[in-house]
This record gives sequence, C-alpha cells and structure tokens, in this order.
Amino acid sequence: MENYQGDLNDIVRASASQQSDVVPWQQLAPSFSSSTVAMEDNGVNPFGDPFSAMRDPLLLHELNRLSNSSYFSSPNSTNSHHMINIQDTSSFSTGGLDDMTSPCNIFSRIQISNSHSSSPRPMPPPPLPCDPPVMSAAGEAPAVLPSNMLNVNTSKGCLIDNITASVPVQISSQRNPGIKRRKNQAKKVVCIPAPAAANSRSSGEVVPYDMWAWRKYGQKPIKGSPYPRGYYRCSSLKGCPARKQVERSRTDPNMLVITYTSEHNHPWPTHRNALAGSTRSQPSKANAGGSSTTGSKIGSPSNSQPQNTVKESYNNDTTSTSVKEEMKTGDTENRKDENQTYTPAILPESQQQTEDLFADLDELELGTDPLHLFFGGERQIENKPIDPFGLFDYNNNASF
DNA sequence: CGTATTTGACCTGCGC
DNA sequence: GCGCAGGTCAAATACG
Repeated sequence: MENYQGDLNDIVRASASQQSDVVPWQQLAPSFSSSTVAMEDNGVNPFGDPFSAMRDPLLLHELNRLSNSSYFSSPNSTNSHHMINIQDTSSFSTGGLDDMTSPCNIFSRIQISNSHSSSPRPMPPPPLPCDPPVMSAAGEAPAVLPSNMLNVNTSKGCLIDNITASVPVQISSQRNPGIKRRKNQAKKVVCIPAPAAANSRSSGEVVPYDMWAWRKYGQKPIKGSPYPRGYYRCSSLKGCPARKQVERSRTDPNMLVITYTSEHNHPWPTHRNALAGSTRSQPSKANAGGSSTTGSKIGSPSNSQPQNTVKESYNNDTTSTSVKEEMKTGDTENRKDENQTYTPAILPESQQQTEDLFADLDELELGTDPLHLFFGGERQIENKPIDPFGLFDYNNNASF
C-alpha cells in the first residue's frame, strides 16, 4: 500500500457522453474556466452529487485560482502533470459495470491518481489499466477522498462526470409504485480511487463521502466481479429517489466505482439523518469475519484487503463526528440551494476550523455563490482555503 | 429506543 | 416465454 501515497501522476479521467478522445487537461482548462460550460443539461445537476458540482466553471476557475496558490502545493504533485481523459460513455451498457473488465473503459468516470514526477511531462500517456489509487500517507485517509486523490493542483475541477443518458430516470417496482426501474436509465458513473481507510462500512466497503446522506439498503454480488455492489439510497429526505451504487472496480480493486441513479427530489440535503451517511463505528458480528454474507458468497477478495482495520477507526474519526455539523450546514444551504451547491459536511476532526467556517457562513449569508460555500469565498481560515471535501489535511500535511 | 446495517428473499428488466 | 442478473424490500440484528 505504500505506493498509494501519491506516487502516480495526477490524472483526472472524466468522461463525457459526447466525447471520445483523450483530452489533455491543458486543453480543457480554458473551456472549463469559461462561463459557458454548463454543469449538466440546463445547468442542472440531476444527481446532485458533489462531484458534479466540480464541473461548475466558476468552481473550476476558483480551483484553478487556488491551485496557483501555495496552499495546494504538494511535494508530490508540484511537478506533476495532470490531464483529463474524456471518454465516450454513450455506449455504455447500463446493465451494470460489467464492462469494468476493460480497464478504464467506456464508463463515465474519473480517476485521479498521484505520482511523483521529478520532471514535468507535457502529456503523460493515459494509463490503460486503472491507475492504482492513492491513499494518504500513514493511513490517514480523509473522510471523503484521499487527499492525494483529489489534489486541487491536480484535479482542478472535474471530479466527476456525467450522465449519459437520454432515458428518463425512473425506478420503480411493485413495492415502490410510481418508480420504474430500468436498466438503461440515466446513470452517472464515477470512478475514483478507493479511499482505503476512509468512510467505510463494516462489511469492508469503502464508501467515500459525498454531500448527501446515504443509507445502505442492499448489497449484491455482481456476476463477473469478485466485489459486491452496495446499494444506497438518499436518506437526506424521505422519499428521495436518488440512489447510488458503490463497488470496486474489478480490474483495479483500489478503484471505487460509484454509480448515481435517479435524482434527488430535493435541492440539497436538507439535513442528514442522525447517522445517515455515516456509519457505525464498529462492525457487527458479521464484520468480524471481514465480509458480508453476500460478499462472501462469491469469495469477495475485498475482504482480504488490509484496509478493514483502518477504516473503522476512520469512521469514528471523521464521519460520525461531523454529522452534526453537516446538519447545520445543510440547513443553511437549504436556504440558498438554488445553485445546487455543495457544502462539505463530513470533515476530519482536524478540520474543525473548517466546520467553524461554515458555521460562520451560516451567519454571514454569503449568498448563493457556490464558491463561497466551497471555499468560503475569499475568506480563508488561518490563511488556508476551505477544503470542500476535507481533502486537504492542513494540520497533518501542511506543506502538502 | 431510534437508527443503520446486514442479508435472504422477492421482484423486475432484459437477452435469448 | 424462460432464465439470469441486477435491484429492492424488509426482518433481524447491532450500535449509540
């Protein structure tokens, strides 16, 4: 796992439904910084995931601006070059992630990895197999994503990608009248390095945090994949149809594939359920075995990964302790959620200062500018930018 | 006691 | 129409 400490080139691989060519980051940057770039169709982010917000040109611009500052300088990433691969996802089969057998395949996703690069490379070749994920050093993975995973210097935006779909999102069943489940429904697939020690479930899953409150309602072994797929529904608001599926890439277990399905019927997490989205700090009996039954049915190798032990403590450290704060910020955002912005909700304890900031924001009413929510506008705490996802461990890695 | 997770069973969509 | 695989439900269980 040592190599998961940011030894790879920073790479952001995003996909767009209408693009198939690998596009160097440098080429994308201008357009990203342009206000003409829309987040999603009609500027709406139907999935409402925080990563999507990263497509916000304003945000990207802000990220870009911030990345020019010393705040995001990292010994590991200083000389790194970043790129975004936009891949065609129009053809992906919504039947699932079966195609994950093909490295870095057609699915929309983003992969971010980090590496040491002594000398700048104009344009690193796109790694074919999914790059090994990155973990923050010493198992200090952040609550959301490993810091190395989302290096602003690196990702500058686009942590996510997009939806393909032309098919209306409907999920339904007899038990759930009014919702129709379709295989070819719109989905947003995000591939990220698994935050090995981050927010995780007792079953051994690694569930990166995002702005919404998710409650797990199922897990299934996936044919062809040694890893089970976890099913989560939004618990921010009762009745919210939003779903997400979390599974490991079969080609690269260190990559986490998150599939967002359906959209939130509420603009922003009005609040997080007390423990929704968070996890129990300690696994139940089942966890003692290291795996859930369903996972074990197919001999999920994920159970054999040494991440389990770390994760749990991570849960304690990050998720549960931050829920309250998030509820507060969530309410705040709800009052100005028209822009579908995201506020970091679960942050490492070390970032209590950031939480304080959002508490402040609650009072200041900075307006609807999402950037303010992400970065506190021009504000900085102790000369440090706001870390929207708790990706930057200022305390533990000040130099980053 | 309330809430989340686990997990087997059931349901649905899709391919053949 | 059938079977498979994926997706969801809900009871049991665990935790704070």
